[in-house]
Order: sequence, then structure tokens, then C-alpha cells
Amino acid sequence: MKLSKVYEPNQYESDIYALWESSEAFVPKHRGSDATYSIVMPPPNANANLHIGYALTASLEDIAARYHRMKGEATLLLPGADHAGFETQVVYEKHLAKEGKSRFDFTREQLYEQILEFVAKNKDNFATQFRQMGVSCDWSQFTFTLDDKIVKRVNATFKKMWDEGLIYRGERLVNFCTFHGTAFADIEVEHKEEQGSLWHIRYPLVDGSGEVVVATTRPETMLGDTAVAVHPDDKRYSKFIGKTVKLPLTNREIPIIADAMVEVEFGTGAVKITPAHDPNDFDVAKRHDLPFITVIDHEGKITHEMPKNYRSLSVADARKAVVNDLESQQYLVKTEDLTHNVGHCYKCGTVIEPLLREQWFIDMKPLAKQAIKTLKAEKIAFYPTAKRDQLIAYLEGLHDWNISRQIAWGIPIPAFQNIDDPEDWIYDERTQEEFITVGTKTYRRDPDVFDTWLSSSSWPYATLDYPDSDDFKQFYPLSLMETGGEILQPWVSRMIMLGLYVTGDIPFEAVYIHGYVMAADGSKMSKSVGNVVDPLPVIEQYGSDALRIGIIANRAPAVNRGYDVAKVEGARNFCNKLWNVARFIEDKAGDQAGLRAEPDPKTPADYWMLYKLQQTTEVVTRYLDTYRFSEAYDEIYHLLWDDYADWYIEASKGESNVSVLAYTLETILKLVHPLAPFVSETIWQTLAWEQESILAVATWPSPSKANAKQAADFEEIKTIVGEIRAIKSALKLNGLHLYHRGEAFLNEHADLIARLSRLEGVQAVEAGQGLHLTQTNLNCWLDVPQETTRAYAADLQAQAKQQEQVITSLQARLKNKSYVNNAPKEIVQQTKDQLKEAEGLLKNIQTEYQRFSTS
RNA sequence: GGGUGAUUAGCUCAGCUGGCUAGAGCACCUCGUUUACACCGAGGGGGUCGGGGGUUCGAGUCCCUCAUCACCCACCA
Repeated sequence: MKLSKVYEPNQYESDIYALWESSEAFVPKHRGSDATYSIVMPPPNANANLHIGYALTASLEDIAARYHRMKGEATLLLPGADHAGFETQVVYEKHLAKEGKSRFDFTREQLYEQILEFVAKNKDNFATQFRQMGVSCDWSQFTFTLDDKIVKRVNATFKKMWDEGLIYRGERLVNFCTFHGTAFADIEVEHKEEQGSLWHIRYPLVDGSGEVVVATTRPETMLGDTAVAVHPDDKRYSKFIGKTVKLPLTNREIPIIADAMVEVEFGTGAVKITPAHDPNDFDVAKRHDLPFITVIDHEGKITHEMPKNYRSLSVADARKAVVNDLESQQYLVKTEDLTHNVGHCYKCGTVIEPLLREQWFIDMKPLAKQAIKTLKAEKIAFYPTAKRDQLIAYLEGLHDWNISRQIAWGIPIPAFQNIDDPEDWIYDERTQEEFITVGTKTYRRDPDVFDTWLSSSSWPYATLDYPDSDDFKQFYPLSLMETGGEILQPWVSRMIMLGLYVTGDIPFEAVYIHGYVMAADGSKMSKSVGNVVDPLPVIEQYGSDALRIGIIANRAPAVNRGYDVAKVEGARNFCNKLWNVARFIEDKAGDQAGLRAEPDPKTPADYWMLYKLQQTTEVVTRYLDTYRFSEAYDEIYHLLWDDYADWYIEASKGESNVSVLAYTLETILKLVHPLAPFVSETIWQTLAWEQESILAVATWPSPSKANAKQAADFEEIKTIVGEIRAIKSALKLNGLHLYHRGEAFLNEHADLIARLSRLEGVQAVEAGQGLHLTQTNLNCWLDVPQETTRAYAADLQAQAKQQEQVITSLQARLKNKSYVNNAPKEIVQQTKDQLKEAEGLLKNIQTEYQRFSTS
């Protein structure tokens, strides 16, 4: 079959993907190596189309997987989808809102069913998009975070922790979104700096001996104050410690206590303590055994236990009312402006209320300790390495993890409470029942679900069917966890902790963190701004390979960089170059048999090409082994474009060696394949040099040692051609000859040099005048008319000056005794060689300059 | 408040363990219908590697410091 003139990606891509699937190319299989390689893809949220960031993730993982597959390793790239608990429910609620409904119109069970249906559609959607991106995953292993096996595994982990005392249920302050009606983990709270006020409020002493002024940003919570705290060393207040104050606006009297948590410098140095609505105060209250009084309920309203005129007010209204009352009753001393951090719901922006609630927690200390130990021992490689330290720092300050969520969409918590004894909780997996009977007791299911991160953090071993499956034994720990920097803490850290805890082993050998794909101007992509790039139209226009390369090229790990359409265009051009090179080879090779035999080099160009091929293959292999994707592409790009197309193919237009041409193409196709799977496979299939061969599972090249000495001859030719081209271009001359006095080398390669430098001829002559080449030690000259050589004098002078500078600096280096004594021998030798070369060049230039400046 | 990273050509970025006469792509300038490719070919211009100090025979690369910009974490009322 013939290759068409221009590569039209969308004519081939879907057929190529279908070929891979039907040939089971992506099912793990040893093909010449005993090693295994495994990546479990971070499951995208099952609630939306894939965005461009996912194209980056998928591309990086796929390049790694395809490379290792070609190395013959049994390679697993496991796809999945995340139910993304709260995230998805939020998306679905927006969907409901459009229909004028809300979650309150349904029971949790009804909601769950509806969301399940909603998500099922999206899952198909992005499976298609994955295929369009060319992701070489094993679809038979597709896993959803709500699949039975995952739920069972998560429950088993919970049970293990329960049995080992890591799970506790406690009434703690949790981060509560009063709009969404659910609690969050600390990490899900978004802190923003805000302009607020600091109100100074007078609390009179009961014994009438004075007053204490407290400073607060949240006056409305004073209704729940149960103490005033001062620092034990604060002399201003030492006489008040142990006394009581009358709490304004209420009839209560509360003690003045001493606690080191108070900062003397801040505000007035006296803090009101509201244990039920502030984490610090909560701790103080625990230490001093103070009562907890709830002021705000889970809807963000003032409770009915509060004084009548505040009941049912929102937090904001209550604040106004309280401040008003304080002012009119002359308790308010003053109001200051204050910039402070306020926690917000990361979805709706509602201010997070710390509320007292019963929730399930995991005691993270032992888990974090183990993880820190493992990280410090560098058991897991990090790309970039700095992320390891960042993770350790995070783990060192970790708090306990609240895993309860008051939403419908998620894995029900397998815990039941005795209806007659609230203290009596049991573990049971019959979560489809609301009530269960054990012996004579009746238990009611906890209506909450697990934090979605609990299931996603089990992902590496849960997907592989821990503990007994062959997959687990073969593929765990995973070779690579590739993900975005924003979930290093919430996800990667927890996978490490849970992996170590559950399996006793690290979950993955390496972590690769990619940066964000920003908008073209470097700002964050966001739907509301409207600068989001949808990957699908890009694929449509430029091809899947072009998107992939365009997005990974020029990008380092963990660095945010803007999406650049110029890079995609460049990559499209690269694919087209590859395509046209293949067309040229197809033309030259015709239907010649035996193309797959070893190459049979004859000319310096042949040897040179094979040498380049070997060098580049080594470098690319090293880069891919260390996940340097962009650098790998760069190498291959220059191999194809500069070495192969611009030099070797141009050289072979005179005298072609089909075996080397074809061998080179074949090797380049292999090198390119992980980066540009579609175009390389399309060419491979179209040329069909081998029956029923699939490039995706072809063997990664390992060219044998090439002959560097033979290759050097072609370097000499390149130098000569380069100089001639430069002179021609500078002097704007054509129709020239290169003359020499019988140099064997020039005689031998006369045709090649003439053609590459577009000369009329390269000939030996008895005598003659012209412009001598200076970059080579061969004595040869261009038959440039005398008057034009003078125009070149300035160029020569500049060249000479440059060489002189080089020589001066090299000489200075060699004169320096400590350099000669201390630097490694090979470096010193290198300097000597460089000097010798520079001196030779300078001599040539000077001789030539002399020649025509005196003529 | 703590942590991490960045600052290299007009733009976007490489430069890994110190040896560089500092690279790439795009953009720019000058040529060019050459047996694949104008999604092309040939040639070229452009940087005192953020400032300052230090270590070293040698620093874009290591250390200190300052400046600017990111990102992450954090319960200062």
C-alpha cells in the first residue's frame, strides 16, 4: 500500500487503535524480558469529560508504558474511574438545580441510584476519549472505585484499622460546609486571606474589681464562650486568673484561665474561649475541662438554646445583632481592621464552620510515622526529588483524618449503632440494610459514607486484587505513580501510608509529579474565565500524536506551563516529516525483500548514520528510563530531522544504500513510537515490511556498536559542505567549483560534496586561485572571482579574532599550574586538543587572509 | 507564620552528579520551485545565565545573602 502525500491523522487513528485492541497488544505479556512494569492510572472523576490536564497525565503514563512494553516487559497500564464522592454529588446537584430540584427532594438511596446512572454515561464517554488519546491500557482491567472489589477492600482496611484501634469515633470539631451539609478533611478546606474586623469586647469581672477586654473576629460565637484565657506569664492579667467574668448578653459567668496557647502580643492578650466553634479553643477546653456550648447548628443558624433574639439568625446576621447589642450596652470598646485567613468550602466558597460533630477518624500518627521512615530511607524515587521532602514535611504535621461524609454518593460506612446504647458501635458489612439484629440487639447503620480519598488511596493494591491474585503478586508494587502536584498530599501520601499499612510494602517504586497545563498566557484554566482548552478539537485538527508531543515537549516535572499551540503545530510538523521520510524510503526501497536484515554499510555516510542511530538510541533509552520525556523527544527530533532527513537522506539521493535507509527508518519508528504511537504504527502497517507485525509490541532497538572512525569521514564532509554553504550564502554566489591539487579524499567524495553544497563540481587542478576553505586541513578552494574574495575579508578577520580569543583562554587555562595539577587528566587533555584544533584553524584563516589581502 | 520551587535569547523552556567557546523550539532577518516534505530547504542575527558576596584550578551548575514571582501547608483569636 502506498503512503499518501500528507499525513491525515484522523483517517487512520481509530483503525489503528482498533488493531491494537483486537491484537491484544495491551494485555500484559512477557516478550523477551522477565521484568514487569505497571502503572495504575489515577482514576479521573467519572463526572465530566477529560480535560487537557488529563491529556498530559495520560500521555506521560502511556509513553512510559509503551516504552517498557517494547523493552519486552510484561506491562500493565490499568485504567479506572473515580466516583469522586463529594465532587460528583456537587456536579449532580447542579444538574438537579437546572431541573428546579435539589438533593432534599430525595432520600440518600434515591440520590445514590440517580448519580450511579449519571456517572455510567460519563464513564463510557471518557473511555472513548482515552482511546482517542492512544492510551495503551488494558481495558479488560477497567476498575471503578465503587466496584465490589474496591468496596470490599476498603471495608477490610477499615475493619483492620478498627480491630487494631486506629479508628475512633469522636465528637470533634470538623470542618463543616453549611451549604453542602457535609464535613471535610482539613486538606479540603481552602484558606483565603480576608479583610475582617477585630472587635474588642469588655467582659466585666463578677466581683466588680475591673474588666477584661477580649479581642475576637467572631463576636457571634461569644454566646458559646465558656472561659476567657490569658497567658500564664502575662503580668497584666495574672491577678485575674481564677476569677470569673460575667459574659455579656447572657446570664452566664465564666472563669478566667491561664493557657500558654494565648499569644501575649496579639489583640489584648485575652482570648474568649468558644470550645464548640474553634479548634484552638476546643483543645484549651479539653485541657481545662470546660463545657462545650453549641451556638451554630449544621445549617449555619443560631441554635434554639441561645438567647431568644438571636435564634435562627444566620451567622452573618447574628454577628451584626451581637455587635449592635454590645455597642448599645457599652460592652464594645473598639473595632479594628484585620486581615486574617478564613477557611472556605473549596466548591461553593461558603465559610467553613468548625462544628462539633460525631465522626469517624483515623489515628494517623502510626501510619505517618511508617511513611516518613520509608520516605527518608528513599525507598521511593521522586521526580522531581524535591517532592519527597515536601511530602515528609506534610506528614510530620499531619492531623487525624476525618473519614465521614454526610453525602449520598460514596461507600457506606460499615458501622452500626445500637439503638438502645449510643456508645455501642459494631462493624458489619450489611450496609444495604438500615437496621440489623445481632443477638437480641438492634443496630442502625451510620448514614454517612467514606471520604472518597479512602477508596482512591487503596487504589494501587485494591485494583490488583490484594492479597492473593496473580496480578498483585506480579505487579505490586507498581513501577510508577504519575500524578499532579495538587494531590501529592491528599493522595500520594495516603497511598503510601495505606499501602505500607495494608500490604507491608511500598505501593509504588517511583512517583512522577507533573505540573499544570495552564492557559496560553500562563494563567489558570477555568471554565468561568472561558480559557479552557478542550483536547478533542486539538486531536481533530492536529492529530492525537501532535497533541501528545506538543503537551509533553519543553516541559519538566512539576512545572506549570501554558498550553502552547505552536508546540502542537511543531509536533504535527514532526509527524509529517516522519511521514514524508517514510514516503521517500518507500520509494527508494520499492518492494525489495530482505529489508529487515542487518544493515550493510558501505560509505562514510552509512557508517555515520548508524553511528548516530546508536548514540541517539542510547541517550533516548537513558532518558526514558529516568522519565525525561521532553529530552527524549528532543533527541529523537534531531535524529530524524537533522541527521536522517537533512544529511543522510540528502546524501543518499546520489548513492543510496537501501539496507541502511530502511534499517534507520525502522529504528526511528521504534524510538518514536512511545511518543507518537499513531503515525509510527500507521507507517509500520502501511509499509508492512513484516507480516502481521505490530509496532506497539515490536522490540525496542539496541543497535550494535557503530564504527566511529568510519563515521568521522562523513563529519569531515559535513564540515566542508557547511563552510561552502556559508561562504556561498555570505557572498551570494552560485555556479562555483571546488578545486584542489589532487586530495584523495576530495576525489573520492567529489560528487557527494558537490551535490550537498550545490557546486558545479569538485575537481583536481594543477593550479588556480580563489577562496581557500579554512575549516578543513585539506587544501581546497572555491573558484571565487578575485574582487568578491575581498568582500569576505571582514568575515575572515572576525573568524580569526574569535579563534584568537578561544586560544587565549585555553592557553591561560593550561598555564595555570593548579588547573593542570588538579583537574582530571582527560579534562586537561581535552583542553590541549581544543587548543591544538583552534590553533590549526587560526593558522588556516590567517594564511587565507594573508593570501588575498596581498594579492 | 512555615515549606518548596522558579528567575538563562523577543516568547516558552532545557542545561542531570561543577569542565560551556551557554542550547532547543517558536518568532525574527537573508536566500531558495533542489529525485520525500513550503506542515519544506540553506545561511544568519540575538544571552555579561535576577543583583551582590563566597567556595574552587574552574560556577548557569555548589554555599550565603538580597530582590521578584509562583505553588503548597498552617487552628493566631
